[in-house]
Amino acid sequence: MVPTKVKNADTSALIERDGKPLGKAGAKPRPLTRIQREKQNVILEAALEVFAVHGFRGSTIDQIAEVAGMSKPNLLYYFPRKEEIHRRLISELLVTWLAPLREMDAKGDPFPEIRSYIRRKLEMARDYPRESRLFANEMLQGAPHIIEMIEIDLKNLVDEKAGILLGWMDEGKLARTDPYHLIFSIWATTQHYADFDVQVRAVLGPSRGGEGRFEDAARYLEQLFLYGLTPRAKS
Amino acid sequence: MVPTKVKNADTSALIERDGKPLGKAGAKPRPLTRIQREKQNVILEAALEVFAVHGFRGSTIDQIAEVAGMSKPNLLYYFPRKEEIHRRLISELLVTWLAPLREMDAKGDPFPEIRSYIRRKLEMARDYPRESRLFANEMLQGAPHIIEMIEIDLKNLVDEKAGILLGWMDEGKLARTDPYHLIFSIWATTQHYADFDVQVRAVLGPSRGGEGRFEDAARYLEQLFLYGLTPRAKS
DNA sequence: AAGAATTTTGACCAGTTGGAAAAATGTTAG
DNA sequence: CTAACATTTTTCCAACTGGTCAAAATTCTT
Repeated sequence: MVPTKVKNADTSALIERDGKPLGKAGAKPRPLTRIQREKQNVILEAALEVFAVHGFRGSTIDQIAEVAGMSKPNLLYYFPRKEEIHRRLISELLVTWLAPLREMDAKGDPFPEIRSYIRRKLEMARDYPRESRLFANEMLQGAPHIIEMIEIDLKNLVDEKAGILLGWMDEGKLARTDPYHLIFSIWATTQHYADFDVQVRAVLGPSRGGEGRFEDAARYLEQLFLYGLTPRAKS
Repeated sequence: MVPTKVKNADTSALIERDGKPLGKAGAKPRPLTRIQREKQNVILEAALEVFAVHGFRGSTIDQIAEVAGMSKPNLLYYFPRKEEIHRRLISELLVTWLAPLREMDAKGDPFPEIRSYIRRKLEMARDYPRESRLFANEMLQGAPHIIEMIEIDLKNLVDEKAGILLGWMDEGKLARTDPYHLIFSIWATTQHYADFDVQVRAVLGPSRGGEGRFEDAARYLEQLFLYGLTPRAKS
């Protein structure tokens, strides 16, 4: 039978050409079939698993295909190149990743806001460790795939939130300090529990390294950010 | 000319067999030549550069050889397998990496001790970012090569230092809190400046992302760990 | 300067990797 | 049911990978 060169699938190639999204200009994008949607998700899920551990270069299509439970050529039918899978994961990631910070609200009071920001970030480290590691891997490599997004979207967001923090400081509701490094320290301390999970578990040992470690971390961080380590009079 | 099967070089194979060090039992280990010492260092340096960015699997011998300025077979003459290079880097790393924590002294006072521990860690992030990233890469992958060292040596060290911190808390010189998570938070906040350097620079922008960022970080962290973010009366 | 040892090179190899092509099999709208 | 399309499998390939080997070049040692 004549090959009938696939016309659907490879949706990423339809939605974006040359790496740039093209609105609805492309020839009738024809909606995704049920199977396409399902399989793409299976693949992205598997790829997240693999990329998070081995990074882009260290991961192979075969590995991803195996985790996804399909053959390599079959996988390549949905995502014609390895980079495409990675790109998709990374761009979806950034949106999710910044969501907690977006929620920080100037109209609230600093401590409840900061406190719940830390909680949310810690929950993400607990519930989405693979995403955290994927992000960390990308950073370690110098963020080759998302450097512009970091320099523009992320920077703008942080600038905005730093402004809010400064406002609170001006009102005397928050200690005067560097708002950027403040945000960094929240990122660092929370993501640590996802990225360095092995180390955390190993050091805490079997007795304290179980599920409770996130609650312990939340309690500790809350105190750290509120009062630091200076001893206070007993209440 | 008859090949005269290399007798020297491949020192790692002489010093350790089957991955385990064997004292001086091996047949006369014959001291390293000048060239051997030099080239091995060049290779380790190059490998650090490459492994730190791409992880073990994502790095190739060719890449390392190129950075080291030699041919692949030549490199393999000094380190007969890729794993050998990595092993050497990782085991040297752990010693260096734990040194700052080792210095924390029970006989000192908590704040000077913690303060200078933070300083030292921050200096390491600044001066040895590749080591930090190599370590981070290893952690992200679940520490396959150093898990026992983490579970034993690192755990013991942290247990000991957590004991010191608890002692200070008992004396009322330090806020009562979780000493393990306290140590984690110092690791996280300081290593962040090496591992997420791209992000830090991008967010701070050209004006504040220069060399001064480590000084700013040091000042911020000092305040965070001392007082937290609660505003204090002006002095 | 000669001989022995060490270091470097170039050619090569088997296994892996990302990916192409085509054929075979499913699915579904009319 | 069947044509048109969607999906999957099989086969294949060129480039890359970690690593070998013998010869050539260089560096000691005496």
